[in-house]
Amino acid sequence: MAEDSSPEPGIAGAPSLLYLIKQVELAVKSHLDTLVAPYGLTAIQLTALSVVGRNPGTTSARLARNAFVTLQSSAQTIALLEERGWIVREADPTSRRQLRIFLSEKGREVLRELAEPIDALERDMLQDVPAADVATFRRVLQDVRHRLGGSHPH
Amino acid sequence: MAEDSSPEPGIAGAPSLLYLIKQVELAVKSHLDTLVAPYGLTAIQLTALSVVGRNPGTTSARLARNAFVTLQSSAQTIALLEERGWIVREADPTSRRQLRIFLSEKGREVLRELAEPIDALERDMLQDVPAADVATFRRVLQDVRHRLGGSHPH
DNA sequence: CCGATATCAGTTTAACTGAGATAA
DNA sequence: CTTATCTCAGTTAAACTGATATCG
Repeated sequence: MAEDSSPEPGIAGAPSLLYLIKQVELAVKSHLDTLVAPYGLTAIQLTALSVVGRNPGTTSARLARNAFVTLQSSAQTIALLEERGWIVREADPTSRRQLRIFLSEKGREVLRELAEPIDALERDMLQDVPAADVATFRRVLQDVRHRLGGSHPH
Repeated sequence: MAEDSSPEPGIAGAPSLLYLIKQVELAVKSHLDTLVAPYGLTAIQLTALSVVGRNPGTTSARLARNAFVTLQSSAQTIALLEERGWIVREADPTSRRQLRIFLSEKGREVLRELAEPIDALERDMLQDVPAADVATFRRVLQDVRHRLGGSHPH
């Protein structure tokens, strides 16, 4: 049962997986924020940038659904990234309703520079974890994401 | 390599585990927020409440380290929970410097009421995942938390 | 004097709701 | 007419920095 394994004496371990997931995400966010702070980015903004990098021409409505947030919240984050020159938007000629999002040269460059340190963080956190367990870990994460992926804020 | 398995057509899958972790945490947060909104709580506040529930008499400085945030940020969240009657604080007679944090009756009650729905969410998200894989998943999460647990904001 | 805790004040990010314009 | 996208305006939660007081 083991309410074990805390980084802080006096804070007992989590009984639930939900809590453990949150803890790991907090730790990852903390490390990522340290990595990207010199560039004037937050961990959330970095994540948005890398999603745009893998999905050039996406829209803020799509990003909103991807991140389980409202259209307005997503639009604001995107507007900030555009204002600071990390991304560019252009109207889709065939659908003037939508604004397609792309990385700017500055955005591509920061992703190139951060690729290695981010990989290193991922390697560090999985040091000593057998490859088979890493594979299982990844598979369960994907399963869970799909299973929880059905509901979104309006 | 499979940039696969997105909940949204056009948003390709994540190459990195860091991103997958973030995605799952976003999905969990979204579901938790829906569960706790009727009580006037956020997912973050619920997490803080349950940590206090498992660690009666903890302090906000300790909670800050546990959540990888600054003392001030933690103190503000705790102050809000106290203001709204979810927790109580009392000075430790042997160390007047520290304020010990406990659940209020209202706080205990909300945790009792939410225990079942939260369990159900966890069961739902792991439906169809073999028990052995769930065990591996938990173990890797704990390993990662320990490995990343060393650095905190000041 | 030093280190840890807590607090006060101010700022920023990033979420939310609600209302409205426009295009497919 | 309906629905999806985008925007504007206002609010809140929750993070941050910096300065300060105090206890041990």
